[in-house]
Amino acid sequence: MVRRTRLDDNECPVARSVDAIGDWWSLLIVRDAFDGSRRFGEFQRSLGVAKNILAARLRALVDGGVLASVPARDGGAHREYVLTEKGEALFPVIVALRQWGEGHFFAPGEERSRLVDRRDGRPLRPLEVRAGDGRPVAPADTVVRKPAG
Amino acid sequence: MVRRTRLDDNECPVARSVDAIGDWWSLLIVRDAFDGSRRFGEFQRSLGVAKNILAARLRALVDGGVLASVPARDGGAHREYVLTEKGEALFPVIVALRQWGEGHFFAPGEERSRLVDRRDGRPLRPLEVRAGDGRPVAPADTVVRKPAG
DNA sequence: CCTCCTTGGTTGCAACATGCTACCTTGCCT
DNA sequence: AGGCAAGGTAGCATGTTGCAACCAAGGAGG
Repeated sequence: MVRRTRLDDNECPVARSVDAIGDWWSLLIVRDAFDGSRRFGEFQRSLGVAKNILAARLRALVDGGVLASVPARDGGAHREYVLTEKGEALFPVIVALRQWGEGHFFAPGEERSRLVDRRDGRPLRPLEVRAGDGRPVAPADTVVRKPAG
Repeated sequence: MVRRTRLDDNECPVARSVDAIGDWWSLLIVRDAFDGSRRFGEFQRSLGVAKNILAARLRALVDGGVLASVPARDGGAHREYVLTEKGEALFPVIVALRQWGEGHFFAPGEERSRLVDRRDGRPLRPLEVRAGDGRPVAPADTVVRKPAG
């Protein structure tokens, strides 16, 4: 994505989110961060991405406040990358993408990684979009109100 | 995203979703589709994307089963693009991105488009990730189980 | 019937970003 | 000091993006 102009000052929160994340690699980096990856090498092995691309993405994510670069826990010289609060707030995005993928891109019984509750080991409940009063809403039950302009 | 090899046959549903959507434009196309856009020109005006890119993305989304190309409702000669069931299932993804953007990229009171319940005009409830038994779970409460390999 | 305008694209080309490989730097181990 | 691994940076080929120009099918107007 090159054309930031139209997205940056867009009034749509979806566009700003998309612009802030940057590209798909970044989202997979965030996914790995949720899965416990912290180090450059871990991300690189997991993603198979070129090192310069990974370095650029990590830098962008740190600049954007999604990741923070902290000293290594083990006292080593390297930096580690951990999710900030803002980055942790992407959890529903990752879960939503994961559930969509699970539902539409895997044959029944096909092997896949699973995100489960640590406590009981069971899969998570599908995300539900709800109105302010808790009623479940479908896409058709919602409407986008554009600002005054 | 060029390297499909590592993503296509990846066991991670997030990666497959990301790969299926294709790029950020595609996601904004889907967002506009949820907002009621159906025609080529509507998407183009809303996104400001080059026509060849839009044409390519629409084709890819149709090929991927996210959109369907149907005859115009008004009897016109052109085609219209509507979400399939699979495309509608992206609703939580869009809502999650929107809520993340709302929470982190807008000054309080800054003008923005809002997704509201059609019935009462109020904003939606923030998405909550829940365990199988309904308990809310934070990222740290979950763990990814990789397949046997 | 002929022309103009709108809609919905496709094609060519220049510029940019991606990805691969090789190289550099720093700290650790011996 | 020498070797090794981690964590990057630099150069270059290639693919994708984006712009602009062009094409084609209707519909409106005369």
